[in-house]
Amino acid sequence: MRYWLFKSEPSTWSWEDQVAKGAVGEEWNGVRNYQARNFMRDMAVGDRGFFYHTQSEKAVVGTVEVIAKAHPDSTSDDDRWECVDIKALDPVKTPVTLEQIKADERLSGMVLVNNSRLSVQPVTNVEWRIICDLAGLTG
DNA sequence: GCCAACGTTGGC
DNA sequence: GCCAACGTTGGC
Repeated sequence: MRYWLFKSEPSTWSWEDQVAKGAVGEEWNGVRNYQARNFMRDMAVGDRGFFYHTQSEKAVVGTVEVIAKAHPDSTSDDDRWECVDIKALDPVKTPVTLEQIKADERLSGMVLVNNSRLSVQPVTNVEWRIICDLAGLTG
């Protein structure tokens, strides 16, 4: 199983919106960036990810599971764009902020820190473990 | 609200 | 195939 991170503007699609979708989940549509799309193509059903809020919050707020592999994005007529479906897994006990992540030298290699504009990104097993600990999750 | 960083587009 | 212009993202 691999780990990922999904960024979303809470004013557009929030963790609460994701939770409201329940086990049915929702497609992670709207991505129009090749790198992000390619990561979604690499995802397998059962992979897990962090759900990250941008804008004012800037924190990991929950975990999600990939429930459908990459398929055409229903919000685009252009068949270049694909997306996976994800469902909410667990809310964090404590949000892990970007500030915390930047301050933790163990996390200095994270894509979140080094390429702030990439909206779908891989997370290493070690990074997953550390952030789960900070978030109060068993992981 | 600003702006740096980055990705994409299109003219050549 | 290069690169200038432009648009977007997201932290501050």
